[in-house]
Formats: sequence, structure tokens, C-alpha cells
Amino acid sequence: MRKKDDEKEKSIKEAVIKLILQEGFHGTSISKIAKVAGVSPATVYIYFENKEVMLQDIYSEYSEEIFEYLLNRVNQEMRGRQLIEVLVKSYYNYIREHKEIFSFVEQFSTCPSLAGSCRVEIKGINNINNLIAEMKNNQVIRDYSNDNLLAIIFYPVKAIAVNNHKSESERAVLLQEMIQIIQDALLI
Amino acid sequence: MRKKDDEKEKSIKEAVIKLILQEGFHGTSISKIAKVAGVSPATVYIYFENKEVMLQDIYSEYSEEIFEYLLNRVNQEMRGRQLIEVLVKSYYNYIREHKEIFSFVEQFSTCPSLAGSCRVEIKGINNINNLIAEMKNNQVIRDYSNDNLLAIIFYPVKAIAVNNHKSESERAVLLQEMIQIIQDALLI
Amino acid sequence: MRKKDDEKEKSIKEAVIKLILQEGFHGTSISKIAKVAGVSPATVYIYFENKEVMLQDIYSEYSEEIFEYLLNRVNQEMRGRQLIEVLVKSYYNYIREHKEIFSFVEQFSTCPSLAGSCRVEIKGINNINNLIAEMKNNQVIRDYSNDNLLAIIFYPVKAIAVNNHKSESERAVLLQEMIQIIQDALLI
Amino acid sequence: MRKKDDEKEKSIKEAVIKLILQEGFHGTSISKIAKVAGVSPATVYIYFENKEVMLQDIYSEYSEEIFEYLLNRVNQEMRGRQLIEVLVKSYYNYIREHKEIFSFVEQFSTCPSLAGSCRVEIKGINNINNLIAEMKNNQVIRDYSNDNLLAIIFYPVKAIAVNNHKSESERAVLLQEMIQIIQDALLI
DNA sequence: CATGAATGAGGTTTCATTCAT
DNA sequence: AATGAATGAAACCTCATTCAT
Repeated sequence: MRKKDDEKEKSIKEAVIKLILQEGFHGTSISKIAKVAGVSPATVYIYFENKEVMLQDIYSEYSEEIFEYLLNRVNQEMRGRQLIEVLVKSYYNYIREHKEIFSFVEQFSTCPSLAGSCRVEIKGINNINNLIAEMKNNQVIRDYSNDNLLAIIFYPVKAIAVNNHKSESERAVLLQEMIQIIQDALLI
Repeated sequence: MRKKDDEKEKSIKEAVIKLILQEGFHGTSISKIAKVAGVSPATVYIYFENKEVMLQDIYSEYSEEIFEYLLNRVNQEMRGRQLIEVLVKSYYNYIREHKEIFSFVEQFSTCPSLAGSCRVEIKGINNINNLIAEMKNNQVIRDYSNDNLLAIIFYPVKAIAVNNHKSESERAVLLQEMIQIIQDALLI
Repeated sequence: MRKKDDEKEKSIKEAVIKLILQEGFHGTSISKIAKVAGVSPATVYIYFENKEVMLQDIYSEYSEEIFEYLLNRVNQEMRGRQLIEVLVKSYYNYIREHKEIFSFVEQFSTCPSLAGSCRVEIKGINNINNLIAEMKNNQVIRDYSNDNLLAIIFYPVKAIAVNNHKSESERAVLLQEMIQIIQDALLI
Repeated sequence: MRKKDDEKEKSIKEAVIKLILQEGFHGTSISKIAKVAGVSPATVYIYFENKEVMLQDIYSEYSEEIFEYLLNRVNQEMRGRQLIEVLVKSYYNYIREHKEIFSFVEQFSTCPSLAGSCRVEIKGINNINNLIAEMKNNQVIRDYSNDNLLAIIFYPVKAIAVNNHKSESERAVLLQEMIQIIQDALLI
């Protein structure tokens, strides 16, 4: 019984993610979601209070996922050089492997009317922050502010990951160079 | 016959930009646009074929504007260090001074269903590319690929500019540090 | 869940028929139909995919009805003279008794942009065709082509039935004479 | 100057006729008409008071045209047999040669909301009526009522003319047989 | 006379949501 | 819990017509 429920909720969430990529937030309606998820429109309202809450719930869930993904690929034994490489590469890989989720999260967070009324993003980012802070303490990376360190590590790689004008191998070359740039900039 | 009214077209565009920031792409309807612009909904269709074309037209126009803005603040006499500072600062200033336009462009370009069927962005970005290429030729900045140079110069600063958790002065400190990081990373 | 309401579908169809007579195909809007049928405009779209399909569905249904009507008034024991009389009179009566339906069907079938994309009319007309063929086999009526026999039996009577310049009794006289003419022309 | 006007009026009328065939009465808007006619929507209102009057004007003009066409092909020296043949054939030819006009007139006259408020059809039909009356006086055709004679002569041939399931040559055979049937039915 | 701009009204259709089963 | 039916509101867009030049 519980199992059934979880599957329905999951299929609704997946339908949303899929449709938002294909059709954007506008163009993604409850009835389309229901059709793709294989349920009735009324069923959506059993799992989510309304459309806005539904989108926020899904955003909350998936916007944390990336941090778990990153933390799972990092461990205590890695030194600075390797750690930067793994963080940048993992972020790149996550985007490429989860295009739909990444697109949903990006669309949601660039839309003030959606993201504005939504308070999340605290747990996951904190863990990453702690990781960075520890590296600074250990004098592995330079003593820049955490915000800037995160910005340097995670923002430029987005530009590579979403560039569909380039081939996979071209992007790989860019990624390697980018890792080098970031390592040189941040490591002591 | 009456002449097509430039003021009307302008006020429609401004209404779109304004509403997209406040309400997002979903939630910005033709009738709301018409109301804000002070015209009839039917009038919108005199200036734009349909809603999609309207958004694409506006995107085409404003996505170029940022490049003009940057190029206007740069000149031949600037050496590498100053040039990086001006580019990063100008981009930051543009975002802060044109929040509505920046939000529109970001929302549009992160939405595949909108940006996908829209081929633009060639003139402006080329001029910036030439600027960067020249700097490499003059052995002012390191010989990294253009894509990565642009990514390093323009992406991390976004993170600072859109961070509304910080005060204006806190952001200024971050920006100054970020400029330093980028200069150190790119200048020979 | 609620069951689809046959009453509702019927009242929508009747509203269409009624409005098309009063206002023509132009001038018959979904919202008018909904108002006359006592439902919401959105409800119409539960029963019909869109306006065009709705009109075609209704046409398909009613364009067959006339043939059933005719066949119900005919039987095996009737000989040629009587059969022609019954066919002509019944067609006349059908038109007079079902002015709205007849008007709908006529308007629909004279409008190429509607009728063009609509393939129907096969079952009913076939039964009439068989009836005519049998009469020819039995050497009751002359050996003209089926198309022409149908044209002679059913087309001139339309002219009488739609002639509102004449009184009911005048039309009755015309009808009687017309039956005579057709009998003389077709019977051996 | 006058010449110019007449041409514009003519091109508007032709645009209406053309569009009504292609798109039906619904689907034929003033702006489409203007586009096809190569004029401004406002210009249409110089030549016609409004849309309804325009359609009625065009109907009045073209619904008479058929009678002129028929009368031009008939002369005093023709005897009954030939006269019936010429009338039936000419009507058939008119329909095939002027499909657009015929379709317009049929659609208009089968639509009560259009035809109802339109009083015309007097001159042309009278001449045909006189022709028929004369034939009865000369004891060439039987003494049936004029209404029925017209119905027999002109209605069945419509069925042949609009039958696009048949080839041109098949229709020719049907037409010849139909003429024979009508001659036998009406001639003394 | 002729026009493209302009518009209020209304077109078809879809929306997010609720109802009744 | 789950559903398809039902709907008022609103979406996009076009209409017939008038205005200003």
C-alpha cells in the first residue's frame, strides 16, 4: 500500500521534471503532468497541496541532490589538487547525467517569482562549505572568502556543461583545462 | 493611416521585462502586458506576430545589449590588468543596474523550450571574443581557450551579483577579491 | 469519479442544431452552445475534441438519420408505384418535421471546408441503393443508373419542401403532382 | 479614376468568392479578404457598408448571373426537346465552370440566417418562368406547375454536377441519361 | 479615396482546481 | 486513495469596425 503511493508520487515528480525540460514552466500543466505520470489530475492533489507547492517540493528535493552527489564522490584522504578536480568533474558529470533535473533547478532558481517564496538550500551547501573551510584551515587552498571559492569552482564549469555547440570530446578538453586553471588559482 | 508608434512598441517591451521579473514567464500573459503597457491586447499583435516571437524578439535585442555595454567601457589603451577589472566590474554593474533585463535574459536562456528555437547571439559575443584573442596575441593573458577565459571572467561574478543575502558593501568586497583572483589566474 | 452524462452530450448536440439554424455556422460559437446547453464552455471539450470534430460528429450522426427514417417507412410488400410515393413523401415529411436537422446537414454538406475533411455517408445510402437496385431487377422501374434514380426521387422534392413562399396546402398540391411526375418517369 | 474603383470592388468580390470556397463563411474575415484582394481592411468599408451587406450584395449579383448565363444560351427557334437539353446542359456547365460562385451561392442560400434577411431573386427567375410558361402554352411540354417543372429541370442535375467521386466522362454519361429522363417526363 | 494602426468584444481552447463516485 | 467529470477563470489570438493621416 505504502509502496504504491511512493511510486505514484515518484512518477508525478518525474513527469514534472521531464515536462519542464521539454516545455518549460509555462506549458507544463497539471493535466499534462497527470497524463505523463499515468494518473488522474485529481490524484496529483492527493500528493501535493497545489501546483506551486508541488514545484517547490520538487525543487527542494532535487536542489539538495547535487550536494549529496558531490559529497559521495569526495573523501577525507583526498588532498587539495585531487579534491578540486573531483568537485569540478563531478559537478560537470552531474549536469550531463541529469540534464532534466539540472534544467529544472536552473529554471526554477532563475525565476524570482518561484524561487523568491521558497526557503531552502541550507543543509547540502553547508557540507560543501565545511569542506572548503577545512581546506583553508589546512592551508591547502588560499584564504579567499567561501562565496568566491564556490563561485570559482562551480560556476565556470556550468558554461562548459551546457554548451551544446561543442562535441563531447571538445568539452572534455575544455573541462581538463578549466580544472587546471582553477587548481592554479586556488591551491597554495 | 497612422504611423506605427515607437513609444508603444517600447512600452510593450518594457512591460514584458517588468512582468517577467515580477511574475516569471508563466504568469506573464498578453493581457497583463497590455494592461501594464497601456494598450489593448490586440495592439500587441500589431507589433509582434505572437507571444513566442515577441519574447524571442525582446531576447534578441536585450541579449546583445550587455555586449555593447561592456565594449563601451573598454578601450585600446587599457592593459591586461585594468581590462579584466573593467570587464568584471562592468558586468557586475550591468547586472545590478539592469536587474529586470538580466533576469529576463537568464530566464529565457535557461528555458530550453524558449531558447531552443532561437538562434541569435553572434555579433556581440564576437567582439568580446576578438578582444580576448587580441590579449592572448599580445601575451598579456595566458593562452587558455577563449571559451574558458570567458567562463572564468563572466560566470563567477554572476554568483556575487545575484546574491541578495549580502549587503551592497559585502558584495563590493567580494567583487574586489574576485577581480584579484581572476587577474592572478589569467595574467602572465 | 463521475460517469459521463448522456443527457449533457445530447443537450450539447441539440444546442448546436438549434443554433446553426438560427445563426448559421458563423455565429454559432462554443460559448453560445454552452449557454444554450446549460453547461460550461469547458464541458463541451470533455465530449468533443474540438469544434471541428464536434460538427463532424454531429453531421455523421444526423446525416444517417434520414436514411433510417426512410427505410422505416418502406416494406417488402410495397410495389413500385407505392414505393416511390412513400419515398418521396417521407423525404418531404422528414424535411418538414426536422427543419433544424435538415438545415444543419444541408449547410454542412454545401460547405467544402467542413464537408471536405469528413468521410461518412456509406451505410444508409447503401440500403437505399439496394432498394432501388431490387426494383430495377424486378423490372418495376426503368433501367436508369442508380445515381440518376436517386437524384430524380430526392432532389426535386427538396425544392418544394424548402419553399416557404407557399402555404402548407399549396405545397401539398405540388408534392402530389411531383409524385405523379416521378412515377410516370420511372415506372415501367 | 472610376476604372480604378471598379477594379478594387471587383477584386474584393473575387477575394470573397475565393475565400468562401476555401474556408467557408466562418473562416472568411475582412482582413483575410483584404489581404487576398490586395487592399487595406479599411478600404473594404469604402465599397460596402459592412460585412453582412457586402455578402448580400455579392449574393444578389451572382445569384442573378446564372439566369443570364442560361438565357444567353437559349433562343426562340429552339423546340422543346432541344430547349430542355440546352437548359440542363447549360446549368451543368455553369456549375462546373463557376465552382466558386456556385459554392458561394449554395452556401449563402442554405444558411437561413444569411438568406433570410435578403430579398432578391426576382428578375432572372421570372425570365426563366416566362420561358417555361410559353412552352406550356405552345403545348410543347406538359401542363405541370411551373415550380415543379423548374425543380425537375434544375435540381437533379445538381446532384451530378457536385459529385466529385465520379470522373468527368462518367458524369457526362449520367448527364446525357438525365436529359433523356427529363425530356421523356416533360415533353408531350 | 485609401491606408495601416488601433481596439473592445468575443472567438476557441486550456488552466488549476473541485466534485461526486 | 483514486478517479474522470465538471467548471469559472483565464489563456492566446482574431474579429469587425473605426480612427487619424
